[in-house]
Amino acid sequence: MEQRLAPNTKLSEARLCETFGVGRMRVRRALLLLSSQGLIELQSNRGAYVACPDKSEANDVFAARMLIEPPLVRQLAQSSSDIDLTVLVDHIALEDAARIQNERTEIIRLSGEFHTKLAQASGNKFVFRMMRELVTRTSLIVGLFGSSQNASCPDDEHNNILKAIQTKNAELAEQLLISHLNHIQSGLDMESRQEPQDDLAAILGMD
Amino acid sequence: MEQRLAPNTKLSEARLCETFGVGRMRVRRALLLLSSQGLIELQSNRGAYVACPDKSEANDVFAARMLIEPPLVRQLAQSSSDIDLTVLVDHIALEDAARIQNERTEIIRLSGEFHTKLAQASGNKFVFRMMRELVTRTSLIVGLFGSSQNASCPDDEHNNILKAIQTKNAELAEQLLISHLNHIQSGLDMESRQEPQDDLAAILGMD
DNA sequence: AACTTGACGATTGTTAACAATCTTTGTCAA
DNA sequence: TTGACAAAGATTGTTAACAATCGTCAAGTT
Repeated sequence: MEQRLAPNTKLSEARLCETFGVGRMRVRRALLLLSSQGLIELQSNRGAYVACPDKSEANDVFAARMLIEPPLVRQLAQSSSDIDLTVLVDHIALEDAARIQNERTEIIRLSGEFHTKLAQASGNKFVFRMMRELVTRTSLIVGLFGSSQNASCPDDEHNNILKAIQTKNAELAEQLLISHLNHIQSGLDMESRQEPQDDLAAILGMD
Repeated sequence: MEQRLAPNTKLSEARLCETFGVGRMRVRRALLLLSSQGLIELQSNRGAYVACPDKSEANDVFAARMLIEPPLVRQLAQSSSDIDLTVLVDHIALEDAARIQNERTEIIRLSGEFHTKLAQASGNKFVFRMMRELVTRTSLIVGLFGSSQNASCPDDEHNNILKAIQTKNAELAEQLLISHLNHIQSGLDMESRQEPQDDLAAILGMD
């Protein structure tokens, strides 16, 4: 979610065990769950590797988001009276703060999380879960194909979307979100690729 | 998926091990995956139970499907030229055959599978996965709240939807699907509840 | 008679040793 | 020098024994 583990990075069980101070069972359970979400790939007798989406999968993710997110935002704007949007307001404040302090991983994480919280605001558990999966997957893709500059969402677009929802302008909110997704996707360079990295350094920075 | 296991049915590890002739590891992996999809509930130190959705969750599932499936079908109808619909044609033939022979569990399974294959026809892996989860969840709900008669989708509606897609009538296809979902939902009796059952008989019928 | 407490049984959670598989390295020959 | 083959090492997959937790039943007390 923070793009600290590059695609194709190997996640060896022993390494994870000692890194997190945990038995193999816990690690294997975690790996199984991650693989069920498509975030890692479990190769038989070969180990776990961070998923490496190709061009086609990247397109599928954005196509799926284009299918779900616009109707979601539209619906959110139409029924925003009985919905608590303070979470989103606070979240944008966090995004701004992280941008000012230039905390790269934090900015990336929060950028994705905005869309997740958008889904959460719908109050629908399943919509929330689906969006969370798509957003984490998007993080992987942006980390792979994104130019280093625009690894996050453009600055004010989140805020504009939220304002459109608050003023119940459903049509505008939907349009803003569509172009927002287009901006993210068009900022990708589908030819560039990143090479696998050693996991030790990245993970050890965690604790 | 076939509504043979009633909600709240306990799935004991030992029972599953001997039933399927498999070690505990396999069983626990399966249970973990099922719980990650929300099909069963893993209670700590207490075991696994078939999920028992309440009224609110049932509404959420249908709301989520209402959000995704109509745009999906619309899109499918608009771009059906380069899409292979023979799978769906064949599938409806299977449904009819099962209906004629009055194979209850088969009818239920195929009814749900139609919607899954609809998503699969989009060629989008993520849309497919999401719909599959929603459909299996719907099976649980119909098994819980559905009257025994309309446990499956109404007879010709699937066929009508497919025809609308084939003739590229996007608007009609979307409308047909919306009312189809409404028919399923309105056929539910939100007050009725089914009691947990013993799992032995149901599972042993499998092999 | 009803409630609390304790022990027993059953079930799940964990650990560690073992087996199987793959990768790497080294040796030998062409 | 390069290729193939074989053995050793490392890593994952599985099994089985052990530990911990929970529910139940019985006994005792209020």
